Amino acid sequence: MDARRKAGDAMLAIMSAPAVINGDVPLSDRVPLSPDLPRHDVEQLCLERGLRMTPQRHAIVRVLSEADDHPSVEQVYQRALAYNQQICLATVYRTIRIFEQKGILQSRDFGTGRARYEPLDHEHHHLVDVDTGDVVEFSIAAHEHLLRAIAEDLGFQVVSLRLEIFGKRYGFQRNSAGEADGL
Amino acid sequence: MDARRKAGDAMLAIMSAPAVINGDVPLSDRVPLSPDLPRHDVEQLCLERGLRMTPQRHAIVRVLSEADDHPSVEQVYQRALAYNQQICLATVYRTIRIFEQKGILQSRDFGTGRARYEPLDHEHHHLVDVDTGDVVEFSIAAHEHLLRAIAEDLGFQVVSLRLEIFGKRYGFQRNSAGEADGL
DNA sequence: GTATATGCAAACTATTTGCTGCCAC
DNA sequence: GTGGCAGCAAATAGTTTGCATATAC
Repeated sequence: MDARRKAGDAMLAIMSAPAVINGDVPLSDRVPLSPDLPRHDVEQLCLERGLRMTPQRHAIVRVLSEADDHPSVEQVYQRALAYNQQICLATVYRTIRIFEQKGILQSRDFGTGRARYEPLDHEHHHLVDVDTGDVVEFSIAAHEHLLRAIAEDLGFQVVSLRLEIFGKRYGFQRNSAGEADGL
Repeated sequence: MDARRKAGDAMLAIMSAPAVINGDVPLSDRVPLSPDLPRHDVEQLCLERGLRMTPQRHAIVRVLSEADDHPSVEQVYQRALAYNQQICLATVYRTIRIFEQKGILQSRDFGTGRARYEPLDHEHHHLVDVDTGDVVEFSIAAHEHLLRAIAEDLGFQVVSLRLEIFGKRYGFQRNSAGEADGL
């Protein structure tokens, strides 16, 4: 999640493969996002926000901490099962919803119909390859300041940002079997 | 949809109330978005893209053209009924999906669990009030050039952009009945 | 001890699909 | 004429909820 490199002159930081941002939580339950949110790990955040750490939540937190993709609820469930058999899908849904409300997680919709999640411990955006579904994370510091300024102008305090670019790789084509063929 | 004004020094153009962007279409079916997309009206776009103009589609197109909010599928259906009783929800779903694939519409997820739609005839972004669900449209020309440059750097042609700011109005509070109280 | 969490199964909501007949081009 | 489009109803996918029990603090 943290392998960065420069690309072009846009202060661009590439971060990881496939990602999600703030989703379908009752909007006003969301916790405002501090521009300088400290980098607690997920479990510590849970404790700070008064959540009970059950074995199920340990498993879910571990899955989320270890994930460098952006798992769907179903994927979180499947992975959590490896750490704890005593867990059911409803619990994963409930837990994830609570995590979102507490500002621990963000959900994202990448156009697949399924919500996907990632820890809310750093702010970044997504470039989605429309042909393969691959997601590249990036961040642009200057850009975020601009957006905060815009919100301020309009009388709003920023709670969260969501920026996605959907694009086609130059030179991409599908082969006869419909599989992705890079250039 | 076109009442613009300046706000601050951010080259900001405020456009309308409540809005959605590119949604759950099989990603690779989306048509690349030209930076200089001409302002055809929706029906003309349909014809250009080889779609048959049935009475049902006339009704749907009319609803979409007239809407200055960002209706859900259900809302499009209800409004279209006023123009044509011979229409069913499945048709609205099918039509909207085709419109998305043809690059005529974009879908947006504002965190309510329901997709919402708007014509894709101008590019703009959304500031969502997390307390009330209100949506303000805005656009930032400089910003879009920046994002296109980023995508180019990474070897991608931009198909569509999605930018949402979720924010809280300064001074907003709920009254005892849970209704919104402006400052 | 008690408020919170959990499992299970049923309920819900939004969306998609199979099929048969129709109509825009 | 014919391929795309429509209606209808049934199916599906993802997510939520009621309720009785268990457990973290």
